Amino acid sequence: MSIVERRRREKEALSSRILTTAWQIVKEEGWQSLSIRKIADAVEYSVPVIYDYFENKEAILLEFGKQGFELVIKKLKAARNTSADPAEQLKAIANAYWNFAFKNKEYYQLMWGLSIPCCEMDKCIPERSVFKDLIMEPMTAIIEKGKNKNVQACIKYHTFWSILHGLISIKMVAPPGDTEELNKLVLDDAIAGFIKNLSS
Amino acid sequence: MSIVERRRREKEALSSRILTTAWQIVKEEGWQSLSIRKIADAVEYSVPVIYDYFENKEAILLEFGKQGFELVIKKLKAARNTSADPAEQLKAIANAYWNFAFKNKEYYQLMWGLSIPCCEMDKCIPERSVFKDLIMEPMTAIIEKGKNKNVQACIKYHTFWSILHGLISIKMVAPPGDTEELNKLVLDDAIAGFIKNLSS
DNA sequence: ATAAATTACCTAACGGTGTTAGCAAAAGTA
DNA sequence: TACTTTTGCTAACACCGTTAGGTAATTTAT
Repeated sequence: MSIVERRRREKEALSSRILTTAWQIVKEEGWQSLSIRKIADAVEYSVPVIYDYFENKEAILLEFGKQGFELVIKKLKAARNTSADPAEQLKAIANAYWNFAFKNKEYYQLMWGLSIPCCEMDKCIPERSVFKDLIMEPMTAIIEKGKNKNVQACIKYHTFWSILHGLISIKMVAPPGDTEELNKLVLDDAIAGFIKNLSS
Repeated sequence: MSIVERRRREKEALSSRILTTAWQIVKEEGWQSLSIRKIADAVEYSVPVIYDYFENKEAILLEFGKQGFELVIKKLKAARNTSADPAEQLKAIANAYWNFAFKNKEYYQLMWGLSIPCCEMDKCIPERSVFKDLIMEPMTAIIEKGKNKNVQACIKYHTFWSILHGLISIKMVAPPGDTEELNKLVLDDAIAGFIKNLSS
C-alpha cells in the first residue's frame, strides 16, 4: 500500500509547487498579472491540471488569504507578548500590523483589496474572534484604568482599526514623496492620540 | 460652416451617451462588469467606435474619476460653509465625506479601489491642494486656539484622513450586521476624539 | 499475464476581456 | 462629378477563466 502513499505525496508536492509558483509570479508581477495559464506554464503542466488541484482561481487566492491571516495573527500575538502593559501592547500591535502590511504588501493587498469579496475572505480567518480579542483585551484594560469608564469599547475597537487600516491603505498607494520615517511618525501619533482618548 | 458644428455636437452627444450608458451599467452590475463590448452594445454601435471617443477603457474610468472628485470637493466645500467654527467645520467635512462615500459607492470604489493606479488618479483631481487646504484650514485654526500649539498639523492631517478613509473602507465591505446608526456613532466618536487631541 | 478500471494529462474549445488593422460606405469638399 | 475625409463595420490578435472529451499510462482485478 505504499504506492498510493507515494502518489498522495506526489500530488501534494505538485499542489504546493503550484502555490509557490503562483506566489513567485505575484511577487514579481503583482496580483493582476497572476493567471492560471501562467501558473500552468511555470509548473510545466497543461492548464486543466491546475483544476485537478484547485477548484478555481479563487481557491488559490483563498489559500494565500489563509496564509496571510495566519501570519498576521502570529505577528500580532507576538507583539502583544512583548509587554504586560496594555498601552504598550496596543502600540506594539499597531506597529506589528503596520510592519506586516509593508513587509508583505502582497498579502495585504489580497486581504484588504478588492480582489476577493469580503464574505469569501471570512473563510480565511481561523477564528473570527481572534482579531477582536487581541485588540479588545488591552483596550478594555486601558479603559478600566482610565478616568472615564463609560467609554464604549466596541466603538473604540472600530476606531482603532480605522486608524490603522486607513493609514496603511493610504500609504500603500501613496506616491514615494512621503518618507517612511514620516509615515511611522504619523502612525505613532495617531495611536498615541487614540490611547490618550481611551483613558481620559 | 454649420455642418461641422452639427457634427461636433453629434460627436459630443455620443461621447456623453457612452459615459451615461457606462455609468448605468456600473450602477446596475458594478465596476467589474463594465466592458467596452457591453457599452458598445448598449449604445448600439460596434466596439471600435468607442475607441474613436475614448483612448481606452482607463480613459473612461478616469472620466468618472474626475466626476467623483469634483462632486466630493463640492460636497466638502458646502459642508465647511455650514459653520464658521473650525471644529464644527471639521465635523461637517467628515460627515459630508462619509455621506458622499455611501451615497456614491460607485464613485468611492473607483476613487479608492484598486481599479485605477493611484498615480493615474492624480489626473482626476482638479487641484492637488484643494483637499489638503479644505482640511488643514480648520485644523490649524483648532490647534491655534488649543493649549498645545506645537502639534504638527501635517501629521494630524494624515491622521484625519486615515480615520475617515479607514472607517469608510472597512464599513464599505462590512457584513450587514452593523447598523448604519452604529457606524455613524463610530465616526462621530472617532472625529470627536481626533478634535479633542488637536486642542489639548 | 491479461483484461478492466482508474487515473493523469493533454488538446481544443467556449465565452469572455481589451485592443487594433483594414476595409467599405457615407458624407463633405473641390 | 471627382476627390478626400469621416464614419462605422467585420474580423482578427492576444489574452483571460473554465470545461468537455479523448488518449495514454498506470493500477487493480481476474
